[in-house]
Amino acid sequence: MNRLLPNNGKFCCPRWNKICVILTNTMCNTQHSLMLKRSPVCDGFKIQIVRLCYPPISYHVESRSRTIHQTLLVTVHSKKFRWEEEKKNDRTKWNFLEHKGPVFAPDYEPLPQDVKFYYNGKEMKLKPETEEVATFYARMLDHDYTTKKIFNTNFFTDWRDVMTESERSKIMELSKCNFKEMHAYFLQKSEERKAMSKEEKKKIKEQNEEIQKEYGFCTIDGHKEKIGNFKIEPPGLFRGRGEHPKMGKLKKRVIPEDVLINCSKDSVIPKPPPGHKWREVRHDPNVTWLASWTENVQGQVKYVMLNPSSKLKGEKDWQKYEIARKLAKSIDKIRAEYREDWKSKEMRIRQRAVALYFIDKLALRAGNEKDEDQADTVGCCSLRVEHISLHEHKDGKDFVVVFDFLGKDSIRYYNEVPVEKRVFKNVQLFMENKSPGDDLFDRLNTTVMNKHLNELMEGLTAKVFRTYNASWTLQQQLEKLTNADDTVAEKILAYNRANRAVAILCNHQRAVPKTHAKSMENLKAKIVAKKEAISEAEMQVKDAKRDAKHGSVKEKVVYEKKKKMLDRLREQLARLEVQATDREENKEIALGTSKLNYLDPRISVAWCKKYDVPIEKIYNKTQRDKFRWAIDMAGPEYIF
DNA sequence: TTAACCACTTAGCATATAAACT
DNA sequence: AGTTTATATGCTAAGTGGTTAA
Repeated sequence: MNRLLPNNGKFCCPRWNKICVILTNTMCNTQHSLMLKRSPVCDGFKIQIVRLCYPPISYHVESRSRTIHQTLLVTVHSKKFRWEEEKKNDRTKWNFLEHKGPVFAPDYEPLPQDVKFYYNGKEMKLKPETEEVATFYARMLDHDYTTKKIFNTNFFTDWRDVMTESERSKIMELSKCNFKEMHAYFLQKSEERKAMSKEEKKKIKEQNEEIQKEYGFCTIDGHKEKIGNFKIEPPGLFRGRGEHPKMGKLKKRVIPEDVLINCSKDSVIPKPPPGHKWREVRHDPNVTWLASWTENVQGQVKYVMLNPSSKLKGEKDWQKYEIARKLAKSIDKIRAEYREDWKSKEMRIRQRAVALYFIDKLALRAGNEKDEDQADTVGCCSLRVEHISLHEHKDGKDFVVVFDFLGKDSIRYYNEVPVEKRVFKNVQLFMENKSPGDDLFDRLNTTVMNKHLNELMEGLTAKVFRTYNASWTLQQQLEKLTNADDTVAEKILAYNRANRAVAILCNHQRAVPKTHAKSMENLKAKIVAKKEAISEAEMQVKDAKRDAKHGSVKEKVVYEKKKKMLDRLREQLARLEVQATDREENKEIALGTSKLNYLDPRISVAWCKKYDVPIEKIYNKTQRDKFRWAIDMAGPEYIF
């Protein structure tokens, strides 16, 4: 027992139901000899060795002794896991945190002499700071942004701010500025980058890996873990989404004097770049960020945080899905309750109940209030009268509410929803005597809603409904669409369809890919070619059949062969056609967001196991890293 | 009681890389 | 082998929801 040395004597849990132990090679160093050991115990728990991780999967623990260590994954046989006991009522996120600080954007490299800027047709040399900001604009010359008035005005105002007195006195109008040479220069640069030889590309890749190795990891409670965004955002022009009033404003260069560092007191404090100082070094174990700075455009704090594969993030993700599962258990009660509230005498309660119905039925976002200086978008609680219209009858359906508004990221939400009569009448009532710009739910906001939800169930907030609905839908669809005797390819198609149903529910859209039309054309051409091949093959089969009828054995074999060929062609055609419809249906739907943020991975993993689909077909490497907690633990019992 | 602040999750787009095709 | 197309990854904006300060 005491010969197992978990993390130099200390207990450590890299994944919350797995325990990492270190075994010295003085005991054994092969899996075989491990298997010969009696069932080991670790800190009072009976443990079983699941598999040898050699090299370790995603972390390693350093040791001061000279003995070689192996890292093992083990499962605890006790029902109560150690980490649960440790976590109770504890706000601390870590006990030890050490890292190298963030990586700053490279310094500005002035343009070559022959790349010129012209104002009003005349060449003009800009001082480096002015030139740098000009290049930000020049890079975007063929982007839609530069056709927008707000973008141009904001850019020009901020640009003039960085100019010297004399530059400012000359450059008075953006329309007289000619950035074309700069633009062409950057295009050429990117072409050059693309045309680089293999060796050059490899060299650059290696350099990046060096940086990643040095700055991309931290040590948190004995484990080396990946950092999500260790590079500080470079300066540029702010690209807000939708009609953002601040689009085009200059996002300034961040320097160490802007940056807060968060780490352990007893860790090696990261060194600021030569000649600089950090704004502050603090040691706050109640937060998970490693560094932060305040961005100048919106005044928001930006953070350097851990990668989703980290224990800290994984645990949080797991908790999220656990709450969604809890909601699944009490959803009937909650639904009954809000239906009852539709009849309430209090307007406040009715509004709350109708809004909750929308959140539940349509998976709408909560809808916090927003400031004036942001794009005008809404969620459920912030819906305005102008965003919905009521139809007693529409397209053969009764009591239809039509939603038409811009949601997060200014993505349009349009949905014609038949609702229950009582809901319809309530909405009618909420709209009475209001102007289009008035709030639909004037007695409601997200705080009120979430307070109520928390009373219904501990940990319940509006966003949990989205998670619950998404995961629940995935499971329903998977059950409906999967056949056990389908091929793996067909099963994956079923999975993607289920995924798509969720993406539609959550309104996860994307711009139609630029190459969509062309790739569609190519696919159609392939289908036509395949059809021609089929008719050709049909003819041949016919001939062969005739020959085979009275022919020799050899001719019969030929006939069989031709028949098989035809079948194969038909299969290929079917596959192409499926691919075509799939691509067409998918062109403006983004599957990634729901897969990454809304679908309980344990459902997917259980489905893979049940239908014998390799996990790699569903999740790529990044996703497998993120969902490792689920891949390790999931079994059929994790169906929702 | 409200607004500001803070920390963290969720989001789509751009670009890099890998895979498929010719 | 080079080119095109698909997928993965990086980036950072924009949400949610809790806490704190006025």
